[in-house]
Amino acid sequence: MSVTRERLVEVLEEIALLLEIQGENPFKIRAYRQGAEVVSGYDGDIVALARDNKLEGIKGLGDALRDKLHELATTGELEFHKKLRVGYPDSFFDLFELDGLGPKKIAVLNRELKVDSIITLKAACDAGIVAGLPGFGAKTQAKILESLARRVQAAEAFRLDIAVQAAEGILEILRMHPEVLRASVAGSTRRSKEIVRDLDFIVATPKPAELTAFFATQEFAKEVIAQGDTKCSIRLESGMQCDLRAVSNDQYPFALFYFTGSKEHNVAIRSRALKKGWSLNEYAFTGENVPVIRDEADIYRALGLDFVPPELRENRGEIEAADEGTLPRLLEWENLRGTFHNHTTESDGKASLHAMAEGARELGLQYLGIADHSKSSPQANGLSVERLAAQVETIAAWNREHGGKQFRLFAGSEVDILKSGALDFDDDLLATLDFAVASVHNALTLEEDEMTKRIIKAMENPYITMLGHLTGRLLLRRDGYAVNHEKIIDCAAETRTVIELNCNPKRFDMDWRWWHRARDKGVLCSINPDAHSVNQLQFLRFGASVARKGWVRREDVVNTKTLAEMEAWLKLPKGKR
DNA sequence: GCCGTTTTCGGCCCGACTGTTTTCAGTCG
Repeated sequence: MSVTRERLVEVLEEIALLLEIQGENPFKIRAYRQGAEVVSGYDGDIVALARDNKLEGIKGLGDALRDKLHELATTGELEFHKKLRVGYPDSFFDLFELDGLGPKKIAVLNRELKVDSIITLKAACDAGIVAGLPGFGAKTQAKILESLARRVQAAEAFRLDIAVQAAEGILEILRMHPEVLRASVAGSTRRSKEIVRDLDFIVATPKPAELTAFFATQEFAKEVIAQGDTKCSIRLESGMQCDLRAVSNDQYPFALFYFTGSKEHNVAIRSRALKKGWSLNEYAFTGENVPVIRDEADIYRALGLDFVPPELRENRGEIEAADEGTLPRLLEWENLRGTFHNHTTESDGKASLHAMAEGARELGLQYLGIADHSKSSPQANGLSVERLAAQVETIAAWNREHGGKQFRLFAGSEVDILKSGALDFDDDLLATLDFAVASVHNALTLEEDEMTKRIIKAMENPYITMLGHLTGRLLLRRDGYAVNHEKIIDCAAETRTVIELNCNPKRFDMDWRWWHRARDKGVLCSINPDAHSVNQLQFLRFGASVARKGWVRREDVVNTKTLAEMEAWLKLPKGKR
């Protein structure tokens, strides 16, 4: 049984926590934590590299971490970690997820009261003995109890679409306040992360205390967590925490930059400022001859950098590129001219073919690809050979009646990739379609190697235009199936098979972390909403943001082609695309 | 423990808020 990337990350993070408990040098702790980040975000087969002792040159992994990762990847264990863990059960690590509890307090609880799990902590609080500990009091104990209760009822992570929806409503309210000059959402929502933990708002105002008070008393603020003169934290009905920072108009660009993050991006930018002799915090540059700053772009300019779009701020090479002037011109959502992979009532969609077509046209698209499920997905009312043939006719008739140079429907199918890698329809039928999306919907538990071969076999078919939701993940609900991304990307490049960026916010699949690599290999992307209703066509907007996060440019995305270009492109043999 | 176009040693981000304190430690972002 080989070690997974997740396990490597978990071990490094546990080491960081255990060292923290022991009061180790905070920078050593940070090194382990950053090592975990690097392993988690590395776009390549980090497990194989660790196994083969080829981690040399990866920033953030020094001699010590390289050796430890090698030991872990080859033996499945790490002596250093095992020794640290003696006396701490798995349940101990749950304690770190509680609000208001950090390593210092957990260390005290563990040392004084033998607390080593949520259950023993709850018992200690109920018995009232936590309040008597040094550094603890009645309020701390009550807060721990609240936090324990909340952990039970509310998930603390939210999908991007939920976050954006909440943020837009609140932003509108903030902008209507007469003392607000500028306002923006910051944080991971602004960076279009697929999962968001809280919302951050920045407002520029001459009266910050008035704004934090205003924020705390809004109807959406179901609970006020903290309120001061410049900062206010509240919780929404949904359980989502929202932080407001109220700053002066001069401070605004710095606050917006700082709270947009990511933390790693900020640290790197800050050290760049230090090299210029300036210190950078959330309010200003300080030092000799500091430049005048009016907006975020001025901050980057002052440091000799091109403006870095928020989506790219993950410290994955964007600062180097901004320095060299080689940041890509990213896709804009307005560049999308049409889309593929959409369902109708013929399979499991909620809207008719006609309604979907009109919805797409109203959205300003020039074409819409219909791809209902195939016959091996009876749970989704998959189409039989006959029903698909009939649908192709219906689409042709629709185009004759309603289509033209401005808009048309493309006939396709979301063809199941069967367990063997064979497709659910034979080539003769697929050849009658304008396009075909191949997706896995069953036998999700195959070993990685077998799953990869299965998908590759489907991609080798000349009639498969694109690969649907590569991992089948459902964010916050189900992990994706095991599949080797490198091999799939290489195969897509060779066979000229497009890979879908499924922009249904439940999926965002293939993950943004892989697109830069795919793009560099010449793989084309199709941004598809997997829409099951007319409204869901609007997922395209999220698709564009997440594609940007993956460094994707207009020319990397097939559905930026105009209708005429797309018609010509689809007629080309796959190998010539 | 990591890193280096000021470095192989000496740095490594720091401010706001809360609660327990009486001047500050812990947590969070």
